[in-house]
Amino acid sequence: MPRLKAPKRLQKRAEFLRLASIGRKKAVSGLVLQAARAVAGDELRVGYTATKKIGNAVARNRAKRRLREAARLTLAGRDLRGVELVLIARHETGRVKFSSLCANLGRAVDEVLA
RNA sequence: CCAGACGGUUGGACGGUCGCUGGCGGGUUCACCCCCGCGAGAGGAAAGUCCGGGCUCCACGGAAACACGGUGCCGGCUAACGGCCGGCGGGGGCGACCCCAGGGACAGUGCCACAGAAAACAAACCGCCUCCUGGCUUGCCAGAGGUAAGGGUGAAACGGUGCGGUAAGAGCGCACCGCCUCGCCGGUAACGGCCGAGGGCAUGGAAAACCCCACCGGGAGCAAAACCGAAUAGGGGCGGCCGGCGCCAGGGUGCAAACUCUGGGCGCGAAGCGGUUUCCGGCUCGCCGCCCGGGUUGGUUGCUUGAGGUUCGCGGCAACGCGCGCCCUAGAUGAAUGACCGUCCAGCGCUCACGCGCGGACAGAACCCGGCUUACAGACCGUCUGGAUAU
RNA sequence: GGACCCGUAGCUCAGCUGGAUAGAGCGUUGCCCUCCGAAGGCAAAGGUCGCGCGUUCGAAUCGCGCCGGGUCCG
Repeated sequence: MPRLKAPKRLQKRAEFLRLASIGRKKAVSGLVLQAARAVAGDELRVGYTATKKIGNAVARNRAKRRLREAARLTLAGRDLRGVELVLIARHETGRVKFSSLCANLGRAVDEVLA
């Protein structure tokens, strides 16, 4: 397995709100993707969100971990400098097969940034 | 072997690849960043936030009373508790064992629907009775009384059974049982015993109605709090009241004495101080009212070694305590503890079987402890009870 | 992390304090009225009082423990 570092994180509430208002949006099975150009910097930065609708704390944490791992394995091979992404967990995020989660993420990223 | 009771342990195992968080060491660097290596990284409930503490701030420390809230058989354990242990009393079970907010109802107030005569000071509806009076149809009516055995109502009706007794009855008397008071004995106590004495019996329920008694309790909470950075910054304005007394300091007028100004300092006084009041001590400070305006993005500390865990020994029925030795066991902050693969172990389904497929219970630390409560697929161990079988 | 509030008919709420009938409005259904409908009138159905345990003769109401929903605090 190739060595892939995890991408930088979005951590400020204001950054999440900016992506929610101006970002391009795509919903696939397992996640919802929001994307926009960063205001500054040329690094790829990714944020993860799981609301209380997903379930209890165990289910929310599990969904965010799978999204993070899928992003690490899927996004490394693409040219995504200066892009900010937000991945929102859905009900099925913790249950779908990990390979299809990765495939759906890659499809959504290609479609949104096309 | 079957059924059951109680207590405890555990909460999938091993390996590989790639990641995340923080620690240590090394490389590089002015310092970060970055790279390499090493070892660490969720729970018995981390949960609910129902109690008790530590810690921090409110500068609140002590005493009393009141108010409010909580606890409530007895003894012990504990830092403390509404927790735990051991007893007592009551209830359930054949039993092992389980359950109980379990102080006080002659301190007081209120309540007990409907039914019933009557629901708590007692009283008498249907009845029963006639030593009394009157009437007559000679066994009934009326009056006057006696009575509470029987009927009926109710969740509950002012001791129970039997004998005597009586007009009928009644603890009216007696025996047994129950109850109350006093004394004695056992026990630290709750309580128990029984003997002894006395009382013929007055004392219904409910305090998870108010209440009384005893004991306990200041409030807020790590989003506490401190520091760094940023910001003019923690202030500014107006009005009213007092601007009191003494001393000191500074300024003004004056040759001087003296007068005057300054919320400048000290003491007295006055005011304020966490539910209220009073007292003691202490602390703060011109008092009161109105108005204006600003800010907390961030970083560090708090932050993990503590009423800590554990082997052995001793004391104790136990909870627990003491002593010696050993161990260090998460510190994140849009918040790490993961993803995938392989082998095995439980489990479920199909199958005669081999085997195949599915697939890990409840659930995620957030300052830290002690408890309680709630959720939980299962697996294992120990003690005991009832029954069956065999010897 | 902390502080608090509310669960009663399909919906919105009374009743709880102080225990003994579970009610009101809207809605639903049926009938009347009308040529038909609306409005109106009459009637009916519909509630494990969020769940469990307890106190009591008796619990929507009182006590305790849970479950669900919601609000506030930088």
